[in-house]
Amino acid sequence: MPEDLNTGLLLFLPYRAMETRVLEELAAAGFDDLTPSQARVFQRIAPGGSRLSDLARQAGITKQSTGFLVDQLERLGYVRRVPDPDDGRARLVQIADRGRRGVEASRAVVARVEAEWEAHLGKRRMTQLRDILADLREITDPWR
Amino acid sequence: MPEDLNTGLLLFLPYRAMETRVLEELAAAGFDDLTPSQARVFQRIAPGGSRLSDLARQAGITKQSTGFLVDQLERLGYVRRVPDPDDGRARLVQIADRGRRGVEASRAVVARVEAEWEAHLGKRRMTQLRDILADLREITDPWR
DNA sequence: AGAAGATGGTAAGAGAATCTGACATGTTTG
DNA sequence: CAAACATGTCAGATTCTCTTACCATCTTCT
Repeated sequence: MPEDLNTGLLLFLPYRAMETRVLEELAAAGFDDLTPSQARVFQRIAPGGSRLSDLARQAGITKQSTGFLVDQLERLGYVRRVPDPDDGRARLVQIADRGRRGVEASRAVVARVEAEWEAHLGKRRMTQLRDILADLREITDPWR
Repeated sequence: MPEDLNTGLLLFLPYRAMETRVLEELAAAGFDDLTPSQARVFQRIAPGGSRLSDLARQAGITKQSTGFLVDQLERLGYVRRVPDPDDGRARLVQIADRGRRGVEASRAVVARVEAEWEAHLGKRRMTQLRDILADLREITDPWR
């Protein structure tokens, strides 16, 4: 079949492959209580912690849904909430101990998958891919 | 912030942007009864029709979930089900009239968004992006 | 041909994820 | 200060997805 897939779908396939691999290998490493939705929120927490609204915007879901998922992550020990020193209304969602270990484990999986992709594409094209995507981000990331 | 996003997230951002744009502009054009989940299944129907199981595999969800969404698409007039002449067990999900018009409308939106991307990236890098993604598909598409 | 297994699809019920609307509280701005 | 805005929560409904179980048909093997 002559390939004429739209670029959106073409982007989706490797994205989904990466997500699946990370979740699978994380589960095998003992982090088997994470759901895809929880992970999608979790992965966006900034080093010093993030506000709920920011996480919601980045994940593209409502604050309510985000709160629902953060509650679960908190109960599972992946994150904690602390008051935001700069804003009395806000709280910061920070990565807790179990979360920290999860981040390390997932970083390893991501590196492995990226290495596989690079082995298939070649170093040069893998770099091109990342460059182009980073550039595209400027007009497709509603967040930053 | 130094940009070190993992490639999965970098892929996700433009994918999501494309999906959002298509759904928004489709809604504005009168196709306001489509949900994202329905659209994700619908967009994978092959020209001559597809089997439910194939759609399920491609979308990465169960046959039951797919059936649930196809039921809705059928009720909304986007698809119809006909017996598969080659297999008495199977039925083909085919695009119906309203679906056909939706396909045309969405094709136009996709073309517009791709043009915007190309204007930002330049023709050369847009082509490179598509080439690389098509290549990456060989090891990340569980379907074909 | 007949049995065993694989494949296509549906049914029922439960759980997860998401949304809308309303609200309390704190912050920023005119 | 008052008005507008932002942060987060609560309550309730809806949508989406999964698991388990099942039936019908097709394919393969003996």
